[in-house]
Amino acid sequence: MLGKISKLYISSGLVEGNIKDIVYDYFDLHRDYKIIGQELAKVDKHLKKSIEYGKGIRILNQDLWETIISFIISANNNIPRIKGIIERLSKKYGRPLEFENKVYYTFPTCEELKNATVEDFRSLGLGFRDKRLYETTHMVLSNQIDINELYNLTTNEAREQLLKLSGVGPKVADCILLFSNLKRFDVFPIDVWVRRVMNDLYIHDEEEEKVSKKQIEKLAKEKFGEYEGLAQQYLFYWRRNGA
DNA sequence: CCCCAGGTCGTCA
DNA sequence: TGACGACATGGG
Repeated sequence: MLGKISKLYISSGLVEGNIKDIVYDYFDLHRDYKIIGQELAKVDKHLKKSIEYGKGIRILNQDLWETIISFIISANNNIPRIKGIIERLSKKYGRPLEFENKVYYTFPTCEELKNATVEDFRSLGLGFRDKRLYETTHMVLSNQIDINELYNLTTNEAREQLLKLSGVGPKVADCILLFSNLKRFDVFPIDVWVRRVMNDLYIHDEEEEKVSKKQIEKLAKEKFGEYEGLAQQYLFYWRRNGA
């Protein structure tokens, strides 16, 4: 509930740059979620309720490469296992950092993954995602796709590029666009929870699984407009963790 | 032993 | 385009 906090104390190890700037950027503290929330709340009572429930939510400015890999790993997977895989990946290929007598590991860069084989990834428990991770790593290393160029593209152009990466389909691409520091709010990632809440609230189809993605996307764009991505987060969080 | 998990990929109408 | 099974792994 960051929204309630008026003072935030941060204890940090060695960082490059101004720690306050870094924290402000990472937690997206420059953006006024209150104002945006007030606008979104006007859409209808459902969204209003979900916004109240999710008070304090921030969409983090996460590193683009880390977000790409993390969401490739997320495919058909569960959160505890995703966490475990990322931890093992970082411990094996990342850089150790000591802070208050504890050792942490940075998320590996694509250069740090250069010599890892498909089998190496398999042994970390990636399952069938091993090949996807390997291929995407080398597509980026070989500059087949310049992920730093994505910042200069429109949302649809950036999505088109992301879809070329192995293991990146429509859902993962939209998650990358929204949850990385690409920070595009004009996307609406659809998973089972989002499909569920959208059907419950607006579509009321007997067979929820049959509701097309296209229909949900169109509806979201019409209702929530340029901040549909934020609306998605409130609705997702509310349906997943709330009533 | 079965089912599922923050989907994607390849294949076949 | 759209539908459908396969794909590793671990927990319930």
